[in-house]
Amino acid sequence: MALPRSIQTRLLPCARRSPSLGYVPNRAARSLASQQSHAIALVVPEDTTRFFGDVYFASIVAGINDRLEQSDYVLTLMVADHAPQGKMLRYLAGGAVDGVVVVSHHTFDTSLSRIGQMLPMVFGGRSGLQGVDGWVVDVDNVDGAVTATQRLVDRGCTNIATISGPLSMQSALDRVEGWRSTLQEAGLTPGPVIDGDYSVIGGARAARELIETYPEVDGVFVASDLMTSGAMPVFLDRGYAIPDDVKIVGYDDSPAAKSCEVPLTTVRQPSVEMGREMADILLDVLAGNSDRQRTTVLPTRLVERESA
Amino acid sequence: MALPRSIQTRLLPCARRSPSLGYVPNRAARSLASQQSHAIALVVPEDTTRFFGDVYFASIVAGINDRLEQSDYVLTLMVADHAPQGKMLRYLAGGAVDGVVVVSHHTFDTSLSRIGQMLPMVFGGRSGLQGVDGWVVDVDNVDGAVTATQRLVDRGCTNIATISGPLSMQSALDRVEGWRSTLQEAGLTPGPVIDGDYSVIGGARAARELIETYPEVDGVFVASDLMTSGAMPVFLDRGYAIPDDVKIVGYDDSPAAKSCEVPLTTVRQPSVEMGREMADILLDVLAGNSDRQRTTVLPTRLVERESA
DNA sequence: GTGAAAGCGCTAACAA
DNA sequence: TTGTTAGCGCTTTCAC
Repeated sequence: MALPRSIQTRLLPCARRSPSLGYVPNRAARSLASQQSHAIALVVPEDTTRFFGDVYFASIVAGINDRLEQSDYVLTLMVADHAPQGKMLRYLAGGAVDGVVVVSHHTFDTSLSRIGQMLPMVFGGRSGLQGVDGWVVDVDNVDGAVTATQRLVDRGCTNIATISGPLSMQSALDRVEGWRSTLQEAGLTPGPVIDGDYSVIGGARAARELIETYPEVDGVFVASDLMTSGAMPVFLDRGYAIPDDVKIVGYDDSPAAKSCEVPLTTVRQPSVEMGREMADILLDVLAGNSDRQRTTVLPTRLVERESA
Repeated sequence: MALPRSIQTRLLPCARRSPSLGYVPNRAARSLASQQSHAIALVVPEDTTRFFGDVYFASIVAGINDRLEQSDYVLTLMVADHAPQGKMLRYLAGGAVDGVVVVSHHTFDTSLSRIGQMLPMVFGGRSGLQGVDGWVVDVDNVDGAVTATQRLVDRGCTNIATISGPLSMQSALDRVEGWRSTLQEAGLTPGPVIDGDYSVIGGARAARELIETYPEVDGVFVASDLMTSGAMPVFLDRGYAIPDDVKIVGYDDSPAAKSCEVPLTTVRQPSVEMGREMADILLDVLAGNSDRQRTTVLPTRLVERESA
């Protein structure tokens, strides 16, 4: 019987040892034999426009890449329109990656729970997903919203509304909760909560609705800076001076915060650091230290500029 | 001899047939046996900031995803700081993907040439890479620049400069060439060429340098809209009225073009369509039709707004 | 140490 | 049609 196994395997063991000679091992074979792929996936259940439109994601990717550079894992980015579909789930479940980082998860999306049972999974932001014992890296959204809202209260606002993220996201719910509790604490009646979808367009739409339904508004907690980029021009157009007539506090401290018409007072969250931390946890877990702390909460802080 | 092969393989052929029951084939094994991975990579040799900052990439990804949705290939995004390094090259060369799409390639980067000899490769924009017979989807950058520059000439500008992309990119060189040839054709002396690095910051810096060295400028072809976002405020700050004192034509027709202080006259290039076309070619080649036309050139057209 | 061989879970070719 | 089996190119174990 002639050459039962690959010629390369049998005859060129020296070439295999010498990567300098240009030998590259076959990934599928290596992966099949060793049961690991040395790749991790970042899954973002958002459409491309949202993914590219929000610098939050850029920071997360930068942080993950930064940490991964010192490892021999590669990062594959998977942008899934809302819930990952069959093809992508099979990709993840089929062993193409050793672990998964999920950001921007919507509570109604349960498609990832099966994956979470097969692979280590780290969430950026609490997921509200049941039955998956993954890891979570988050900021204290409630606390951040309290800080933001307290600033408005301290500045003398009494008619305080909020433009929130989509209520299918835990972070959005938490920020609304922080806003509401601060107002109750202060003895103020909460104004409207309007969903601005964490987007520029949504922020503008929400601002318009807010002015229609609650013209006496004198303070707004806008739950992301991107929404502020949409909302602020609307207030200015309608003749509200900022911060004189209405005060605004944002969330993220993204580049948009500095380049607004009125520089934005906002809650800074350490996005790059979050990415780095998520990658760090995943790498650690993949190396066998599955006793990593389940939840990591990073601090936020108020960045004071002119809008409030 | 007991159970020589996988129990699953031998005993559960029915389960394997029934994906509805939750069976997911092992990707490494399938890939090893069939010699294909059913994945393609989009390689972007840029840092994360650039990748996320330029909507051009968002459009490309959207186009590719759009086309891939009707296939059973998945897209993995690889953002490589400038030249892809060892880890990523081994990933690509090791058979993790069946084909590669490259955008934003710099002429000095030869790291991909070996990959291009192993896998089908489609470039977004001419690469200037030797020895790789890949496919190219491009717009006619020279022609686009001619259109833009001709607009400035027609509007009566006589001191016409250009803010270019990095001259390590073929698209930047082509646009400079189109600009220069139009001016020569018109009997005008070309003004300075200043590299604005295809970025907002770079555009602002270039505008400052331009005003220093060539204050008589009355027309600028800015080779990307992103650079215009940086350049336009500088002109306005320095007291140049647009379009009265200086006329500006951009390139891309990105969202930035509409939201500039002065709505931007710009050369529209069909980025989403380019992504779709690149994916289409790659899929076609992977299906065995390697006789696809090597170069596809998509049309540009001038979008007239107020800046020129 | 160095070398042979088993087997990872599939696909594809072939036999029944 | 259906069932069997030889690889795919690695890693790992085990014998030398």
